[in-house]
Amino acid sequence: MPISQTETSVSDAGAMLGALGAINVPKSCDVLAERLQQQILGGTFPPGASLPTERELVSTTGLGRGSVREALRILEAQGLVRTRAGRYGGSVVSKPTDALLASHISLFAKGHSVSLRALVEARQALEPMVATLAARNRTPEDLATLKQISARLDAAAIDDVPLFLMENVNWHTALAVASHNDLLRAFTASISELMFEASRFEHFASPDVRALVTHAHRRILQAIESGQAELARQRVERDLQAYARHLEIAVKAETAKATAEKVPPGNARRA
Amino acid sequence: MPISQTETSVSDAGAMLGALGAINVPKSCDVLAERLQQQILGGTFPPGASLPTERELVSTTGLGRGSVREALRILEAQGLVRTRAGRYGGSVVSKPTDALLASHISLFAKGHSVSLRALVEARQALEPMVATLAARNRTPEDLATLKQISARLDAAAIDDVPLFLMENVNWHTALAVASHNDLLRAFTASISELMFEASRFEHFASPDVRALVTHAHRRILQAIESGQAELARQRVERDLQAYARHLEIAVKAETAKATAEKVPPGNARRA
DNA sequence: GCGGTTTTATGGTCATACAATTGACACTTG
DNA sequence: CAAGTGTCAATTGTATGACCATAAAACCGC
Repeated sequence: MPISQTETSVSDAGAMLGALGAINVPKSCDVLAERLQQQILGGTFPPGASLPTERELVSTTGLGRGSVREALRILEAQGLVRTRAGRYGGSVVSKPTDALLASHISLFAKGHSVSLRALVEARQALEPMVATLAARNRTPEDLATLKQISARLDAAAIDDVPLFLMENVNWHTALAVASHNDLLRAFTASISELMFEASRFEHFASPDVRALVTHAHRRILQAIESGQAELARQRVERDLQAYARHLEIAVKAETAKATAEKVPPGNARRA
Repeated sequence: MPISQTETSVSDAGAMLGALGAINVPKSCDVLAERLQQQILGGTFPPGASLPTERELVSTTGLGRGSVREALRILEAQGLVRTRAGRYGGSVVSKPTDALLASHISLFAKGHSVSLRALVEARQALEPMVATLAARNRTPEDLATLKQISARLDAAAIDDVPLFLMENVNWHTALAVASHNDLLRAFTASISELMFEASRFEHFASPDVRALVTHAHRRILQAIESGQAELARQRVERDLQAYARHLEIAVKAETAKATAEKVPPGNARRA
């Protein structure tokens, strides 16, 4: 650094700090939200406990009430607290629900335009394991619930397509519950929900598909009832493969119809 | 409306509704957040577009600025917008990131005290499918990335355990990227992260486990490079089963050590 | 006791003011 | 002219204060 002070001093300062990247100035509400989150996860505020009141947080943190409230909205969106008005109200710590996680997964999937194909693949990954675990870990209550839903599903399969689709979601969710793996349960339920939404508008659910589904469910349920984990897994796998094939055909038909509708009738260019 | 307008209209309204359950009074910020969410998902505000400014939202909705800001914090927590201060700042629509979804999954898992066992089960469900898809869908770039990480992993396996564990997460994430299924990618990356955190404090990573991991990864990578989906799946399955066994042993040893430490030394009651 | 009324602690909402941030653009300066 | 610098204006960030709405406790008349 011989000559030209300014240059060297500037470069020295740069060298001193090292490669410094974009420095992030967090918002006060984010800081508070994160601190509260850590305290909740760290056990300072166990589930069911009440956080300090908004005004207490204002006085203890030195922030304004607006910032405190924004922090609480963040925690609420994360499912860590539920807030109630009125005397003895406030923000009570809670565990994130399946529904909340499902909504975030749904937002992610919609935001990334996740294809129906990708959903099917995810389901093919998850459900065989779910069935295996369900065969192993199911309780009598799980089994009773599944049988109940199966009955409703069979009844709806005859003529009530919307109900059939809904009960189908319930069936898969109940199976996931029976697996007694919280994470797989939440994932599976989310994906079932997403597939339900995706196949609502299309009308994949022809009578033969409905028959196929009810039959497959019966056989899977048998395997789970008798605790045959490997058999349950295989049956789920085969069922999903069959379903995937049907879906592929239906999608192909649907897109063909859609393109046909775009062409004026009687002017089929690519018939 | 002959006599006493208010009374009759109120009672009529009550009778009209019949058996009404717990009526939910939504907060204004929730309403606004949901409306904006629907508009975003509906395409009114595509990713990259700017939402109206806070004060515009104030004037169009009739709400106060605090409520508008709380709504924006909710959308931010959902990953649907990013907000920047300053002129030409504002809230721009964005897609939820993998990291955000991972953080929500993490909160769910921690909130529900999901066991390491459940994590392993989820991984056993997801990764075989991930490997299958990676073998099918990988690009040359995916492959290059995987090889790069593999090299770093091998190097770190010799002596740098923390780095080894980190590169291991990177490897699994890169594999998930190569599957080209956004949902499976996000799920898998989240679970890898969670397992990393869980096994940070324990020191599951004895030299023989590290050797086992690097060897398994090499074989999996071979199968994926040559596009042998079924082989890749099988190798991942076997690898995970071996890993699960090692983990079980390590956990057993760890808990044994922990209980031993609780007992005064030389007073082994259950030796 | 019991039913209604009041009290009170709490969140919900709004209005205003000012501070901090940031990008565009004009302005210096070598 | 090029490179840096200052200024400005629009926008978010934050604080304060006030008041409303709500819900549970506390009270009171019977």
